[in-house]
Amino acid sequence: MATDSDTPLSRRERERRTRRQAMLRAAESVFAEKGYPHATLEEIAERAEFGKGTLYNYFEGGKEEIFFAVLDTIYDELCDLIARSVADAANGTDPRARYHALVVRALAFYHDREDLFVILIKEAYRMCFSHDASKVAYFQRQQERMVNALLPMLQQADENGALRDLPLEAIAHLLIENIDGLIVHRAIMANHPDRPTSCQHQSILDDPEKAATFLTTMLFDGVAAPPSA
Amino acid sequence: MATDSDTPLSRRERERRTRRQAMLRAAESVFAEKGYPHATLEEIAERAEFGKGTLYNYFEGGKEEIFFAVLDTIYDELCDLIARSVADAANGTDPRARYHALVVRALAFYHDREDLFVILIKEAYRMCFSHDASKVAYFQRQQERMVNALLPMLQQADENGALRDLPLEAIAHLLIENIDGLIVHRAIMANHPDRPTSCQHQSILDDPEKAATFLTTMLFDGVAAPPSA
DNA sequence: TCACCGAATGACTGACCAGTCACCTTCCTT
DNA sequence: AAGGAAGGTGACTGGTCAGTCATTCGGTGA
Repeated sequence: MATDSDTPLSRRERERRTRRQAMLRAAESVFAEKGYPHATLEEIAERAEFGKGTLYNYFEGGKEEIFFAVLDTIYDELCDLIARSVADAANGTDPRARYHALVVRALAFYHDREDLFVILIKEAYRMCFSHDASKVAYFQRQQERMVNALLPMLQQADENGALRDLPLEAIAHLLIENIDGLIVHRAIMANHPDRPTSCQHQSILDDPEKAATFLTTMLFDGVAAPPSA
Repeated sequence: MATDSDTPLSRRERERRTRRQAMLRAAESVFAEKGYPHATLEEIAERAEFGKGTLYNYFEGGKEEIFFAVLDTIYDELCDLIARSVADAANGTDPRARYHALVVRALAFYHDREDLFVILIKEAYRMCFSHDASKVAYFQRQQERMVNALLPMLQQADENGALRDLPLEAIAHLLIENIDGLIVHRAIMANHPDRPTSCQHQSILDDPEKAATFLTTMLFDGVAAPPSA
């Protein structure tokens, strides 16, 4: 990570990384389309414009190593997204504004790079119920990273007395999970716009701003009617 | 459905149904353990104590038809669970109490029949991003059934002015999704109890009553601190 | 008792694919 | 320019598994 620019890389090494990146991008699109089990190395190689054997020069561990390398980039981007939204001074210290910004960015990210999210949603839940302990541990570690990226904001809010007295990790999990949930919900509805749905519901799904406001209100203030109104 | 007891079934027919049920039960356990892609008909047949060919006498569509038949039973049970919790007079008309009861029942159901939930979680999300429109539609239909099972309670609460003015379908989705989320969260933590976690957080996860109370508070009253306290 | 038929069976087929490796190409060094 | 190293390649292998079908089994009615 930190060694990226320590020493100027040789052309060899630069080319090697470029090729590796190309392979990862190809893998990304194939995994997203087919899901892990139906993705074939043949197709990944073809899209990356390499022979299948070449993949093994870059990823000794074969299909699985490629897959986890793709997952790593996804989680890196997500953690970065969370950290940036939370740290953005424009949102002040109001946890609602910060969460709202996070949701909007997450939806934009989904819009730009649908592939990545789809891989996560298709594979992550499967992995966390896998019987292979190392896979479960990987997933757990990545979840923890995301929660930790969100925690500073919650801690600050908590110190300001803005939060109910509940475990912060649990709140962080809930806030993150619900973003996934929202994206899934939007995706399902987008695929089949012909179902009967109230206009209000539809507009919440269509407009990222409204969706973010909806989720922020739901989670921070609850679905119960406010006492005064 | 309604014809189950219209005419007394012949012994032939009764036996046929019993065998079909046995096959579905076997399939359930194999799908839960291996996930759809790694489950083999060989193993399903073996656990059901039939030959592989026999499966095709009961499910012409092969593996996929068996899988959807299993999914059907899962969704039937879940809808039933929701409807029963919501209708239970013991919970009065307070939506919090009703939702709390639903969460407790869902956790108990998960405890009893972990297999079924695991199949759902492993496969349903994958399906809803599948490129096969009929699969997406199936998933959407089942989600809709669950939402509809929950809606009466929300409508009643809404008429009593107990709910914020938000689309009821969206609220229903949120309430249901968060039960899944809670179960996943518990499952992850249960697998690896050696991670650093606050005691408070741990006890929420371990005790179904506390977990249900936590989720009910979070979703109905929000994570923000109440104004007076 | 026998002939019949619906049901059960599992060896077999064809398709698929991860991973290997012997060969080829490209480019650097001397 | 020759020699060699580094890297690329895709035909091939071994294994897996869904789905088929010719055969066998067992219960039933004559």
